[in-house]
Amino acid sequence: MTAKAAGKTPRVDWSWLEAFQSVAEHGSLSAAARASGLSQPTLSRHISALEQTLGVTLFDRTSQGLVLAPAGLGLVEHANTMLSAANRFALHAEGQTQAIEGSVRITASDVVSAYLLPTLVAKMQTEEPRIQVEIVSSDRTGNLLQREADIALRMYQPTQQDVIAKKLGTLNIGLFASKEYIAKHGEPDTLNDFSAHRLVGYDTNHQMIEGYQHAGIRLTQNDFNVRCDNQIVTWELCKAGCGIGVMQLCVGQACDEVCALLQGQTVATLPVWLTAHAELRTSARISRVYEFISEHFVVDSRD
Amino acid sequence: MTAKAAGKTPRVDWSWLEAFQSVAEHGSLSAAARASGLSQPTLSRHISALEQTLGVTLFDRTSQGLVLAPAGLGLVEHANTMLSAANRFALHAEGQTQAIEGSVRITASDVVSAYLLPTLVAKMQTEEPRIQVEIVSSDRTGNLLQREADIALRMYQPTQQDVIAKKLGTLNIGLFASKEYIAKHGEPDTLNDFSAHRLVGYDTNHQMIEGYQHAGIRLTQNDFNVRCDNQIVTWELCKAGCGIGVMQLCVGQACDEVCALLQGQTVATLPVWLTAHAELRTSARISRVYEFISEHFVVDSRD
DNA sequence: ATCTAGCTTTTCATTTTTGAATAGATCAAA
DNA sequence: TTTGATCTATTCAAAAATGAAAAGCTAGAT
Repeated sequence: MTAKAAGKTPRVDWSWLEAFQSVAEHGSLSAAARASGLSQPTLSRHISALEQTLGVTLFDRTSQGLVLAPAGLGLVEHANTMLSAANRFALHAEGQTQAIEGSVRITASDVVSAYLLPTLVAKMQTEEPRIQVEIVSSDRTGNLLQREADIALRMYQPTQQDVIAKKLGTLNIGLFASKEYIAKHGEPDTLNDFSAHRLVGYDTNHQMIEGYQHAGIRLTQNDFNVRCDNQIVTWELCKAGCGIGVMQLCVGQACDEVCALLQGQTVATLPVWLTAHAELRTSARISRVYEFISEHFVVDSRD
Repeated sequence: MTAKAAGKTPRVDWSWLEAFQSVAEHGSLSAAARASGLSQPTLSRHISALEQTLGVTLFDRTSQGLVLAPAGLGLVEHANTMLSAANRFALHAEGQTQAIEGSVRITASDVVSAYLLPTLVAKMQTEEPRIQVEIVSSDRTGNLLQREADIALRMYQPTQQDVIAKKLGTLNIGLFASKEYIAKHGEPDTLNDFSAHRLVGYDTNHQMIEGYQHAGIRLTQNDFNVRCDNQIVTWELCKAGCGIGVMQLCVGQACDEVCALLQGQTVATLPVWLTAHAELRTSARISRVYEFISEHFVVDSRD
């Protein structure tokens, strides 16, 4: 008894194609399951159903996942086309929402999320109590298209197409050390003095190193005594006296435990971009949040 | 309690989008249900789920169906893109099938299906017993893309893109009348004599009228005494002595009850095109059937 | 005014699908 | 070799989706 009996061609459920796309992209049933919110057995069955219906082996099963079989190779292109269209569908639909209530997701860097957004969100809550805000704190480049967030605050000019973007201004970066640290190690007077000091910085994010370089300070990963890929933890380390750290001036200057070095000189600037998907501009509540952030986000200089 | 609660955005199931596309295209749940093989309630719920998840009214419910609401209007484009991609997916997948067994659907006109294909199919069955053949007898332009058939025999050059096509030759059309009719009414000698005779022909298909005109016979719908939109019934009417009818010469001449008029003169020719979707050429069994028809289909002249 | 035809939605018993848990398999590292 | 991590496929009880039938609704015809 063969899988594909004679007679009517069974229906191909689009859910199966969704499963195919996801598994093809993530490389395993488990990974796809984690990403899609379905369970691994479910995806397994969807793939099986698709294979049986089409009478083709789509994936080769290995012990570390499912890899596309020759027959499936040419199909991924069409599945991706479907995914893209589905994304556009969802975006366009979201844009149609006229309800002012509901939640809006904002993504921003850890520091912005922790030190700049809270007061802004609090202010917004009083003006727009029906809008719920969800902050996706992440330094990685969240893909707006994949709807990780509705609105993104970025420290660089967005390259993605289909997004609208607006430069809110720039944030000035300064150097800080805790009072305790300065009392013990003294304060560097010029940029060249830094090599004798302890630095606290990032593990992974190279942007900051480039920032230092731009300010005339040549550094490598090794010049950082304590490294951590979480910017907030880094800042707390700095406050605790572990060394010299970088921070947005407006944040650092509001902090009692630390002093700005070099007389609060700006050693680097970061542009601040507000971005959202173009389709979303017609959504009442997202548009409202967009405008609100645009007006109330505090930057060192608007331009 | 609003439908869309705060927190996580619920997943949009691609099945819902499939339902959306189908309902948007067919104009009602019932029609979409008939077309898709699902039931009305199921589609109704899919649409509802989609609307609830998106928080948008996609359709306005009327007593004669669902019409796209303003918010849904812009979405149909993306849904259609998905459908198109899904169709391509299925076609490409079908092309990957290397199994020689399975069924192949051939669509052709009523006459070709009834009088020309049977012997051909019988011959093919002896050579390829594992291939099951399904004949979709229909005069309307079956859309290959929608998989009404895998292979189509057409009486005109196909315009659809993405199909491969091959002209098999031409079929000559002649005029026939039953012996009984001729005994009673005599046989017309020239083309101009026809106005005094009874004609049997189509109700809807204007192609035939144009065919007559091309042969120098000017006719209108009213010149046909007996009309029927089924070509086979028309031919049976002709054989029963109701009047003069048209038929492929090779078919009419094999028929004892009738005589060819005008000494078997060809009054029109029809091209015969064999077509299939390009993706399907790589499917072993469809390719086999394609070649078989190409070699064995009997036409009056190959060119 | 009533009736009919066609549509959607609701109800409810049934079937199907789902996911947690489990078993089995493979690879990498200790 | 053994252990541990990571994968897929299977099992089975629970949850969800499904379709037949019924109810409700509207437009158009009688």
